[in-house]
Amino acid sequence: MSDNDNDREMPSEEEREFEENWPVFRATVLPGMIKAMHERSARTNARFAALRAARESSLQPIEAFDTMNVFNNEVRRARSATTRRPPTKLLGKRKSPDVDEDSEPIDSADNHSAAKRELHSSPEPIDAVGSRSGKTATTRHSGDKAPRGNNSDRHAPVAKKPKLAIELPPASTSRLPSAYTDSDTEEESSCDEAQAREPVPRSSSPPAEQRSSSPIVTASSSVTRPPALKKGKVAVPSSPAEDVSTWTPAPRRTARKGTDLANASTITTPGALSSVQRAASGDVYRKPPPPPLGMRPIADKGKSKMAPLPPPPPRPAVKKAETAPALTGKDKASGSKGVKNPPLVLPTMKKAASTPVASVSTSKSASARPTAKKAASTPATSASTSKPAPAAAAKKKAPAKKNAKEKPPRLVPKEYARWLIENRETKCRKCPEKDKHLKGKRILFISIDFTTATEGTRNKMRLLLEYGAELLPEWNKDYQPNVIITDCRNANQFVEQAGIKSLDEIPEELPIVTWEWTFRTHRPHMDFPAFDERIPMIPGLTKERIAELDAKPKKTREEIRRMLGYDSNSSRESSPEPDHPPSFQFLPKEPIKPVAPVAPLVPAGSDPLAEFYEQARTERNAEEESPNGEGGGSRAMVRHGSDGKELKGFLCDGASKPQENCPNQDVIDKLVELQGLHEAKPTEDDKWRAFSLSKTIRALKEYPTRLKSEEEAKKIVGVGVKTAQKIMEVIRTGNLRRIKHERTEDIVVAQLFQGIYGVGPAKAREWYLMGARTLDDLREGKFGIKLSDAQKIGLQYYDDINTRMPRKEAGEIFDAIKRIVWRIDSQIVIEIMGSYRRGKETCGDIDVFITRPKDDGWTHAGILPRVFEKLHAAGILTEDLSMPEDPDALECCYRGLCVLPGGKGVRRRIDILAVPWESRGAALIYYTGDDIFNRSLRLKAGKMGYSLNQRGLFAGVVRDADRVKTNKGTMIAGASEREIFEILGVPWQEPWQRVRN
DNA sequence: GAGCAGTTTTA
DNA sequence: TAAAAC
DNA sequence: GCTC
Ligand SMILES: O=c1ccn([C@H]2C[C@H](O)[C@@H](COP(=O)(O)OP(=O)(O)OP(=O)(O)O)O2)c(=O)[nH]1
Ligand SMILES: [Mg+2]
Repeated sequence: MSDNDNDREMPSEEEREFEENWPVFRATVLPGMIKAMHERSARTNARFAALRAARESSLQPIEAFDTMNVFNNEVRRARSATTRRPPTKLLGKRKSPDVDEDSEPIDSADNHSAAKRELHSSPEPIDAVGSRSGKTATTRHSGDKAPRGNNSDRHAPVAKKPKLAIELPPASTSRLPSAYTDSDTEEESSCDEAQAREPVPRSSSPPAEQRSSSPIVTASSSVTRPPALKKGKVAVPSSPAEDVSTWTPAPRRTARKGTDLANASTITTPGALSSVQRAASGDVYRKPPPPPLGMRPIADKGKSKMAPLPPPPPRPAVKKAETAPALTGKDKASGSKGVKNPPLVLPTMKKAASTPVASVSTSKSASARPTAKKAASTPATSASTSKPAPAAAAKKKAPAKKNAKEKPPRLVPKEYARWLIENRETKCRKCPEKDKHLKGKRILFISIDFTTATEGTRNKMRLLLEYGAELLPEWNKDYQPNVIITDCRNANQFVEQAGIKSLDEIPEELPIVTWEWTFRTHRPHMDFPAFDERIPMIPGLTKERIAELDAKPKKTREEIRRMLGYDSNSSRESSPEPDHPPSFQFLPKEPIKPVAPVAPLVPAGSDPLAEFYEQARTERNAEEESPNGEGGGSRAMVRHGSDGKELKGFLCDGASKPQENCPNQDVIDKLVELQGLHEAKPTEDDKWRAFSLSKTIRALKEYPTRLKSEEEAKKIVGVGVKTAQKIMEVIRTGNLRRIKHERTEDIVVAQLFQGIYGVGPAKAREWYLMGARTLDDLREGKFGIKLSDAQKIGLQYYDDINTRMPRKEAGEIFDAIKRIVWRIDSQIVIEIMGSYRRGKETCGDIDVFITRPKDDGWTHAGILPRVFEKLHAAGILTEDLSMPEDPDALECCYRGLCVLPGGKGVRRRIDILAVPWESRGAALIYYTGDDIFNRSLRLKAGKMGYSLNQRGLFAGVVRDADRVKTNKGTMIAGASEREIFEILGVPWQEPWQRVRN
């Protein structure tokens, strides 16, 4: 960090005004916050240890891909080329007309080719205005050179997902944050806002090892993408120097338009850029630089994309809102009222001030902000780091002079601190008592200065004193500091600068935060940890919670989670919080376990208890189970449809049970094969035939005995005459002639093409008719075939995308994401959903759910762009497939590819869904799935006269003849999963009991 | 013969 | 608006 | 392709 931070004026008018509104907060909450931080730190460390220990034990996924369909071979053959992944990945190329470059991946071994290809890519027009148009950038990881395997072992993605033979509840898999190990990843990327704001060198040089260790984190990646890119586009390398394989902090490659690119190249230096440079340059590209703060006050939610407003009480007028942002960061102050205290004006401040006069504007303030940021950061760069104080001072502009009337003595930081303390009467500006929000705090500031205290350091120390803190010159536990503020961004650097032997010398409960902390005490949920080793991991710590914690300091982390409404499973009675409806529950930290008998972890057919299970199942079927035929059952249920008819037998009505052996497995296999063929066909009719078959397949999986006749089969709900005949044909002959009839070349090819993300039956058919038969045909652009951006990526990572990942990996990637998100806002509620939440041992993708309680006056609106930026910078997100239409909206969804930090670089699909707090329950239901369960639930809701979607349960929805909504209806539930289940008369089911597929 | 879930993003 | 995806 |  550098001067920019410090360069801060005394509070502007707005700030003052704001501060006055919150005197209580300062006086009461801050202390609690510090205390809480202490506690959290301690707990966190313990937890890390536990996590590490637990890491080893993870279950091996037992997944049996069933039927190697006949197509697999063909498919495999056809796409053989695809598999190899270029050592360095380059992602899609953007709109480059020359489609051919795609071929690149083929030469797996050749890094250069990849690099070359990158060069080819042509720049794309950017749309300056909106982030909307941004293009996707891609990043690569330097690390993964190894061409991973080949397809041989993989399954053809043929029709959709390969099915598992067994879906079992996770045994003892534990999800742990693997990432903890290396600071690297986050180090680089995890900088929280502080860093974003101050592109200063986090360290003059990140420890070399860091780089090497985590390739993904490379600087290149961090710089690479402009924040608000749009999707699908691929990164475009700009110059040979960019060859990613070498770890150069690549010049930023962005998908951005030509102009940007041009700038980029000029700006960046091929060689090793200092982190400062990288950061700074990054800002250059930022079209609309992300707002300093991620959140927006609820009030503004609608329009002003501005920044955050101070919480609750005074509902600031629009205007105020704008100024607010400034508050958050130093920049703000400058922007709005830079003029204020001439005497204190710091250099940085100035710049900021100059910037956006516009800051005052309303809704558009967003734009202003970025500018401001940029201004601030850029300059900072120059002044920042190492330069000896004098030099720095010299550089400073006028303001500096002003302040530094007399040059401050050249002293090492701690000596300067002593000197400043002694001369505070003359060197420090008088600050109104009310502004001394650091009063009573003993603060130690550890700079990154190599020699004498730089101007930045001097200013920070001075400000600490001005704000009432008791400045401590050096580390000495006897001084009993309350908090340590540092510009260091990794433990090693900190240890060195603090003159200690190891971080262990600092009590775990003593917070080590960034400078940002100083001016953001009005945002209690922000922790501002300086580096990973001391990251508090407890989200949702609000003022109220802090108070509770103070009352009962001994709470364990788990207890706290529970209090916060994160309670794991069914037993969540403990959280009566109004905002946390009883049914609002998130994932258990521990792997989900099936209630009853744990599914056998042995391959189907070898379970010694199979008979027992079967018996049990049969009994259940007979006694308490209604024929879940989806509305057609005969059992008497209490629920009635909107028309008064009884409703029953919905698939969603009963909890699923662990899958066992099926007496009719051979039949199932054939029907599944036929289903896949129908799904690949383009007509609606085929779609519904497939749908119908899925019902039969599901029923057969549950059917306890070997079917003996068409009549018997027909008794199954969903099985009609035709299907019954098919069933018996398989049973009698072992074959299903219809399959051969359907399995024509066009369909097989369509299945192959549909394995490409973004390609469905229609597009596959279209391409087939155009003459394409193999993936290579598509790669080469034969027959004039054009792929969309997402399809290009889908084709490039064909195998990766069609391969399910181990549950453990999904958990690790998610943990890495979670940590980054919590740094942006620790109040964010983030969970991993989909098949992971249902306990599956393998996951087709990672489904991330994000929301945020608004009880503190803030929402998560606006943070997604920042989240994407950070995740890209961290090397986790690698390609974007589709971006939210309005990233600043409370509800939006993102789709892309990601990799496990430090992993092999295998691309994984990831979806991120953000929803408003009030919709969390409905969104949890939706995102937990499975899809069939959802459809069933929605079907039932519809039959009852309601409409269920990811936002809530609605009554009074009116649709016209074409089923188009005429009236939105009224939301009658949405915040609680349980409430929705209750209203629909569906017994509560844990995530793992919602498996219908 | 109508309905089979309901929605978002892309082109 | 249709296609694809969740 | 099945159900109402
Ligand atoms: O057509 C669909 C597809 C998905 N979903 C919901 C349920 C599903 O659980 C969730 C996530 O979708 P995804 O495609 O990721 O499915 P999954 O259940 O997570 O399985 P997988 O392991 O294949 O990702 O979205 C639906 O409601 N309808
Ligand atoms: Mg999923």
